[in-house]
Amino acid sequence: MSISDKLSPVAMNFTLKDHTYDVLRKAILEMNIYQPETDLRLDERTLAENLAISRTPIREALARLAQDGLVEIIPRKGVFVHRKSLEEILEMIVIWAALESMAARLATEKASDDDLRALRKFAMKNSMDAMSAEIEEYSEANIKFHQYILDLSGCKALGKMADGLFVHMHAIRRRAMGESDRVTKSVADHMEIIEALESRDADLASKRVREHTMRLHDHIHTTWTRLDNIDSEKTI
Amino acid sequence: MSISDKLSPVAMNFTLKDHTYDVLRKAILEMNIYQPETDLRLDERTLAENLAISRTPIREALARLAQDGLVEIIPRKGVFVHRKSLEEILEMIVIWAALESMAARLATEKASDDDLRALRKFAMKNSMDAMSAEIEEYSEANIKFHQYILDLSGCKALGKMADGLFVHMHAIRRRAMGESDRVTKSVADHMEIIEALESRDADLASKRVREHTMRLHDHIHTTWTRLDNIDSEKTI
DNA sequence: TCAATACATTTTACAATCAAAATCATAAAA
DNA sequence: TTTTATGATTTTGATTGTAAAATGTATTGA
Repeated sequence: MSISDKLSPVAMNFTLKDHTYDVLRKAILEMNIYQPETDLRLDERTLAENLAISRTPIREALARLAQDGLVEIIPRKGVFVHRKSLEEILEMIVIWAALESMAARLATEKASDDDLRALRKFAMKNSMDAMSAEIEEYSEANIKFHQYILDLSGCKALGKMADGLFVHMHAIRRRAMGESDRVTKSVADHMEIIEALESRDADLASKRVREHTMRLHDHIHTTWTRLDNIDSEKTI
Repeated sequence: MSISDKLSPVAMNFTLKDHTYDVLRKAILEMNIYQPETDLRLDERTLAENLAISRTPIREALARLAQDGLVEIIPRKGVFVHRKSLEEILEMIVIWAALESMAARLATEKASDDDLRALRKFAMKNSMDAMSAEIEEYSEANIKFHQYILDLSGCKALGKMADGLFVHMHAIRRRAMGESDRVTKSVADHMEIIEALESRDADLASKRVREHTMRLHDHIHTTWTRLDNIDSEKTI
């Protein structure tokens, strides 16, 4: 046992570019985008000063963020965090429904009995929490449940792609939630989904998952258009 | 009618960054990635010389390409075009199936009768071509058909996400195709899909689309594992 | 007082340079 | 002859600087 064994492989895959990407990504998700008075502007020079690095790695990180739709970079104007329109949000939920519906279908084949038992246990625990805890907490657990199903599909890309969607959901949560009746309904839905998975009924499982998520879609659609304090016409 | 009407808004949204992104993207898609002796290395200095620009816009373009999985950039090693493993390809097709299946479902509601008539006309024309033309040509038309359905869903994000997948399909086509019996079967499938759409049967349409695409999935799965001249174990 | 033009400031897009790390080759020692 | 170590070369990562474009301001003229 020489000293070299103690020395970790030294994470030299670290780059400022990747680091700033993670930092900015997290920062954007944490800020409340939909508050009207929030400053959407990202000044690369200010960021460079705050992170105490040069502007180049920041530019590369911003390019990546723009690629997955978190920020919008307008040539010779600057980069702004992209405030999603209602239409975009609804479309994302549709895609989410499509992906998870397929995941549920696959899960009826791929998931072991133990997996499903673990899922049920997980859902039970969270449903208990949901009754007492606040909405915010519930929503977090809700996402976890769906990610669980995605994992059970055995299709890693499916989960990865859904994660890219869930990232955007984080900011939306703050606006979407507020009705407590949806919590209990959601818990019931989850149980029905689990039952369908356990009975290995691919069509039923995929149907229930799809309809569950599409209910969220319709809920947001009606709620937000009713309150319509959102700028849907903010396109270019 | 003054002269200012003649003057176009002057496309000053042009940036070297975006341009090189398009150029590199196209170049990668055109090269035959899966030929073993092809050079996967992208030297940013060489690229800078060839395009007669500096390295900075190239680096930003490469960062974007890495983000949508076309290239892989290894810190302090360089950037390489990403040769997809069989597993990754199969998973992409699963996602494709999920997305288009949902699109078909939505299309049964959103698409007008005229839309469906146009789709049928489009498919008929292409099926005729497919009989005589070579496989490559058919495959192009095949993708078009599927994109048509995605469009009919009215969900733009659905189409956009599928496009991101189809990009990867381009390179795969060269390997996947070769059996002419799949062409005729595919044409029959398309007709059945159109019939389901025309009868406004959401469940049936989505089912037929899903099964059609998953047949491609299974086909590639069996064919490629049989020939297994692919490095599935190429995961770090 | 209002409008238009010229000027100044700010900020992005790009380039050129510097520094560090990895690979390759050569030479020396066992 | 083989293996190891040291140096040279190559290539990426990051900093800094420069130029162009857009925005804001002020001044001048009607």
